[in-house]
Amino acid sequence: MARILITSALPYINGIKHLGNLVGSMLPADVYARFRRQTGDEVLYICATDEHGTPAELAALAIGQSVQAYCDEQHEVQKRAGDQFGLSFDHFGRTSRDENYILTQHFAAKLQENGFVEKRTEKQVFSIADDRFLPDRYVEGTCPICAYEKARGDQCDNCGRLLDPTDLKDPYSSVSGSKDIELRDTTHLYLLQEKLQAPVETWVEDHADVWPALTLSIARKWLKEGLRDRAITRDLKWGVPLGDAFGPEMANKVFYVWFDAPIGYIAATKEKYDEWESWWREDKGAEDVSYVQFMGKDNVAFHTVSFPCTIFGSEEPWKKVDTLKSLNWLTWYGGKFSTSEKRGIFMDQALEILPADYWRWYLMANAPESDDTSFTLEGFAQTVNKDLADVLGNFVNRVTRFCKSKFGEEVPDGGEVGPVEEKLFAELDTRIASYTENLHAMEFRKACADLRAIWAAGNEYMQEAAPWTAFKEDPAKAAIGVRVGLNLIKLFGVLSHPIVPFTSEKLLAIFGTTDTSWPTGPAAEILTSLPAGTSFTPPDVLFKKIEDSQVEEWKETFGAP
RNA sequence: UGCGGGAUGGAGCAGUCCGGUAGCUCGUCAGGCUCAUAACCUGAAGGUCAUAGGUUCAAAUCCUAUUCCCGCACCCA
Repeated sequence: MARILITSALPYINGIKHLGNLVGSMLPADVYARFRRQTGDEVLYICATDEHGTPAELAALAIGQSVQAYCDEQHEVQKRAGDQFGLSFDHFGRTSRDENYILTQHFAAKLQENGFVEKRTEKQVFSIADDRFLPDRYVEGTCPICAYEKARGDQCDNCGRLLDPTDLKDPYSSVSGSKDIELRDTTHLYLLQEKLQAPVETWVEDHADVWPALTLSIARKWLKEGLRDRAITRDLKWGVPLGDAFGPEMANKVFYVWFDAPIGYIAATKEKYDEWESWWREDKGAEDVSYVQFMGKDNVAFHTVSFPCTIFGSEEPWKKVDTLKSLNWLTWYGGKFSTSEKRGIFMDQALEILPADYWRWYLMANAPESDDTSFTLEGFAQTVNKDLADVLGNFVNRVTRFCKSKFGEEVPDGGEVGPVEEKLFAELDTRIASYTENLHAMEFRKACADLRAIWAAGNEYMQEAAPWTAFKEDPAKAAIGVRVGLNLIKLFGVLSHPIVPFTSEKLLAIFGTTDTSWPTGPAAEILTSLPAGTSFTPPDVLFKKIEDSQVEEWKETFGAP
C-alpha cells in the first residue's frame, strides 16, 4: 500500500470558481484521489482557500465588509460548492488560519537564519486618499505611447506595451479614482532566489523523466532565464504579519500572498491532523510518501521554482513534489473565462442547472491536457446526451427493465458461458487494463475514452447476446445474457467512481452495495461477482437528456457568443 | 520583443520523442435490431496532417523559414 499525498492549487478566495478553475486543478486531483483510494492506497487529498492579498481586501471594501468576514463567507461558499461537486478533500483548509501564520513565519525565519533574505528599499506608488500603497496594476492613467486613457501601471491594454506606473500621464488610483498619489519609499524583504538557483535546477533535472512535458518546459524556461530575487512582503493589513523578527520598520507589513499560499498546503494538513509531519517531513515519516500536485499552467513556475526556493532555503527536510500534473486552460467559446468579469459558467450556477456528474464527465473527458480546450454548451449537451444518457444510462435501463419483465427483480440462474461472453471478457480485460494504466498516468482524456469504450462494450454484448430473442426458445441462454448484463452494471459502478461518483453510488445501490474496490482479476471472474438470486432494484432513468431548447436558453443566460 | 505550448476530414481530439499504408468520439448517410431514454449495433462517405522550402527510397512525424491562436515574462493571482 502506497502513501499518496495529493494537493490541488488553492482557489483564490475572491468569489466562486468557474468551470475552468475546477477542471484546471481540483477536479482532476479528485479523480486521481478517488482512484488511488479504490486501489487500496492511503491517500491524503488537501486543498484550501488562498485568502490573502490586495484583491481580497478590495473586494471586501467594495461591499462594506471586513476582510475577515468576507473571507469567512467566501470560504464557506467555496467549500459548499466543492462538496456538491463531490470533491473528496480530506481537508479543505484556509491560508488565514493560525497554522499557516506560524509555518509561514517559521519559513521566513529559517530563510533569514540561512542568509537567503535581505531588506531592500524601493519606491512605490502611495495613494493618500486610499491610505494604501498601490500595486502597479491599480494605478491607471494615460499611456505615454498610444495615449490610451485607461492604461494600467503594469501594461497598456490598448497597445500592449509594458509600463511602469511612473510612465503614465495623469495617473490616478483605480481603487478610488483619486489623483492624490505620490511615490514613497518602502522597504521589503527579498528572497535571494539567485543564490538558490543551483539546488532548484538540480532538483528539476532529477525529475526530467517523470514530469509531463508542459511542466518541465515551463520550469526549465524560468531556470534558463535565471532566477531573480523576489520581494516576499507587501504593505497590506490582511496577510501573515512579519511580527518583530525583521525589525520595527517591518512590523506592520505582511508576507506576499504567493509566499504564504503554498505553505498553506502544509498548514492545511496541520489544521486537521496531529500527525501532519508524517506527510510533510522526510525526517518524521514522510520519506515513503509520493506527492502529486495538480494545477493550471499559470501556477507551474511557482511550484517548480519559487516554492522550492523557499523549501531549499529553509535547509530543512520538507517533502517536495514528486509528480506535477499541469493542465492548460478551458476557454469559454475560445475566449477567457473570467471571475472578475463574470464570463462563463461558475460552479454554483452549473449545479443549479444539472447534477455534478454531468459536468464532471464532460470536463474530464475533455480535460485541457495537451492544449487549451474550448467549452461550448453545444458540445457539452452533445457529449452528455450521447455518453451518459445513451451509452451508459440506456444500458442500465434496458438490462434492468428486461430482467424485471422476464425474470423478476433478482439475478437469474442458468445458462453457460459461450463465445459471445468470451469475446466480451477479452475486450474488457484489455480495456480495464488500459483504463487503469491511464488513470495511474493521469491521462484523463484517454482514461475517459477507455471508460466509454467499456460502457459501449456492454451494449455490443447485449446486441449479440440478444436475450430477448433467446428467451423465446431457450430461457437459460437468455438468463446468462441478463446475468452478465447485471454484472456489467455493477462493474460500471465501480469503474465509474473516480469520474462520476454520484452515478457510481446509484449503480451500486441497485444491488445494495457500496463496495468500490478496484477489480483486479480477469473479467470472467469479475462478471460473476453477483451470483444468481441476488435481488436488485431497477433505478429511475439515470440521466435526462439535454434538450436543444435548454441549450438555447443557457446560451442566453450565460452570454455565450 | 523574448521564451514556451499549439495548428490533423464539418466539430472535438490521438498519433509527432523512436520517420514506413492517417486513428478515435461526435455529426452526416445507409443497413440491422426491437429489450431500452426515437435508444442500441453494423457499415459507408468525408483529410494533399497551417504555409513554403529542405533531408530521405519514404515525412503528420526530422531540419529551416513564414503565418495564425494561446500562455508566460512586469504588476495581480
